[in-house]
Amino acid sequence: MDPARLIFDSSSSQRHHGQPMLLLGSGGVSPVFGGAAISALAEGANKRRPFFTSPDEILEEEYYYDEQLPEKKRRLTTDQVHLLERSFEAENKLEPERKSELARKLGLQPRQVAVWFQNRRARWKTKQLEQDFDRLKSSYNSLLSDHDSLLKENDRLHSQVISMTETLKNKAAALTAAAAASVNDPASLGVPKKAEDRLSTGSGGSAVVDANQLVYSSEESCLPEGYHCMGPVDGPVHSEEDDASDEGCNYYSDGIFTAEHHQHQEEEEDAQLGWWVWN
DNA sequence: TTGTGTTTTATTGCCTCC
DNA sequence: GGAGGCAATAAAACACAA
Repeated sequence: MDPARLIFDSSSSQRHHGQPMLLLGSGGVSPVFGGAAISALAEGANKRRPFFTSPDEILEEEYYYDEQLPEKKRRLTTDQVHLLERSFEAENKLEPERKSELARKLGLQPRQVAVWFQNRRARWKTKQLEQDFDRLKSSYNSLLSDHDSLLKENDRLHSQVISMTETLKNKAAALTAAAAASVNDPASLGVPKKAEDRLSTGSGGSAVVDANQLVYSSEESCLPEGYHCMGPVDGPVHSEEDDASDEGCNYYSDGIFTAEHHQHQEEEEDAQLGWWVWN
């Protein structure tokens, strides 16, 4: 700011309250004050002379503007700020009556009170925004953490499904191989003839399988701990006419299962993925 | 003491409302 | 059109490390 514009610029200061605006040069002390002003500035903040010295004086504009030209921009005293803060807490908007009353009590220009409230509202708004930001950030971080946990859990379960599916495939293949061997040499397996009715190779033909080999105890189960095979609990519903595949298998509720062809794709998927129930 | 960052006081321009 | 609010900004006052 040009120091030459020091003191008043009455042409541009009528906007809000119809009073002249202070225009002071940057740096230095207003020349309208001498050593007294400098010594006043040297005092502590609480000891500083307030902008206006008494309520009566501020109401006498002639006195104030003509005889007690203010110093440079000054901070309000702690008492003034305290009263303004209390007033702001009660109501952050300033009606004209309250503005005048506060100005009178504080020994300030009503315009200064209005400006203080305006700046105080701006600070309050900034603080609110910061708090809102912190809340949103915290919420976001929490959601992000939950999301990460769910992703990890999803990956873990997916790996488990793949592993179990692979195990099932291997066991089904072993069963198929065993069944095929029994076709070639039934006597070697010592399988009772009646077992033919219960077991099927899934290869499209009649097969005799050693039932003892097909009995799985719960400890030997290919299923993960806590899972049980579920299936047609009423017993095997398969026949020699079944068009068995290597991957299909069916499970008995008594722990016996046989290779079996699944005629429908949905059933195959069930056997691979969905036939588990958690205990 | 000085440089620098922050806070406070104040102004300006624009907008809305009555 | 005047009054008042707000955002942006200037500038003084202040805090503090080096």
